[in-house]
Amino acid sequence: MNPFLDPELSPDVSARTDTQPNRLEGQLSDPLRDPAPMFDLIELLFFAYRDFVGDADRILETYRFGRAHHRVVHFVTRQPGLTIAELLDILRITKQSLGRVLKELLDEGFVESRAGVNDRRQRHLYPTAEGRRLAMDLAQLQSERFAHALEGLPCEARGHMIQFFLAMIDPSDRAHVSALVWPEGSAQQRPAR
Amino acid sequence: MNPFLDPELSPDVSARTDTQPNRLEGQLSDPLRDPAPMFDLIELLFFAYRDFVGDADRILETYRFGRAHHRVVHFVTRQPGLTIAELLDILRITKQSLGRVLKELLDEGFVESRAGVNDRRQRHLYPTAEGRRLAMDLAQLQSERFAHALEGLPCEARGHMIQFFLAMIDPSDRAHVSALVWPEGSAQQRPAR
DNA sequence: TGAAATATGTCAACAAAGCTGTCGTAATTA
DNA sequence: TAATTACGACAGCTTTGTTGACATATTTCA
Repeated sequence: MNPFLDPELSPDVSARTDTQPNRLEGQLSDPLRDPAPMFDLIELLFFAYRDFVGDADRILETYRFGRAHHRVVHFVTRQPGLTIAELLDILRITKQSLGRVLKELLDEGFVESRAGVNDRRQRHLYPTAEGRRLAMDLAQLQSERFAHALEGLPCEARGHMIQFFLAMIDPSDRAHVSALVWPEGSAQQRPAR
Repeated sequence: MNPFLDPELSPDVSARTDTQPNRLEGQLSDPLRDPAPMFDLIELLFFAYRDFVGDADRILETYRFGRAHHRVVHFVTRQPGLTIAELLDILRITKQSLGRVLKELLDEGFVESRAGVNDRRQRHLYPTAEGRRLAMDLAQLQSERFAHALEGLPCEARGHMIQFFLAMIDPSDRAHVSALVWPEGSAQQRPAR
């Protein structure tokens, strides 16, 4: 129990100098084939993403909504008329999980559901005026954070970000995500190539 | 109930053409002071982060650990000897939440806790060999995703990413995060300026 | 036309990981 | 000596994910 009784592990109790996690000594590793992890990017992405979603969280709280509600109202606003199945495909959650938050958004008048005309089993989802306003407010807030972050960077950096994030996404999903982010006829700048 | 009975909301049921969420008509907005939200970055960051953590999730599953365990073993590996209070400050969760996952990591031999020598109330946390190996494996995996994503970009892009993520973090936390990411004496390249 | 497949909705139970509130104990500080 | 601090633990609650089972309406196919 007493950790002092175990001589096996690093004895430098006071050592906050041992702060760069050296590769396990005695464990050979070729630094060319197995380069040092990018701790900087890993940690910065963690903290950046936390503050990025934190922006939205504060507003959502006033509606008694959570992040799950945000995602739904966001994608419904971005793609008005999308079906339950399409939304499930985007969010990659079960219909039971979606059903819970969607019910609340429907009940509180942020989203509307209509039976399809072609296939009347389907439900097409639309934002209400209030739902669209909420989604846009949240997107605006998050965009401001992006804008501030881009300010100090050269103008080509934004394109680099887009390319970088796209390349971070699993290759099998890239086409799906691209189609969602840059819908047909969108005037938005797609990444070059 | 029947959505067709409500004539108030947009009637274009079949309209998947209405895919760019126009600003609410009749609601004036100055596009200079209130520019269009950066949907592209918002959504790409969402999907990129999902796949980024998804890498780790698959490995963690085999240990029956979750993301919370990952964070703890990561920061303990990065900063061996950090105290409970310091870890709580990094993670911004309650000690009860931390206590749960930390207990499991201690019980299963991924982290070690030792009373401080200066202040014996404190507990200093250290990774065991196994804990360090897990943390490094996970960091390696996530770094590979970063490396692939950076491949197609000019070499200055990596510095841009670092600057960008740092600027995304709340200003009040930037110093804390910087100190954590680039500890004293770290040879890592800090962002210029 | 009748059977099978599909799109959605719903109930119940469970898990991970947050949270609040409370209390106890040891160690330090004033 | 008294107050404060650092940590540990118990109890109960919330959000958001999960499985599994089953119902209902609609469409498709043989």
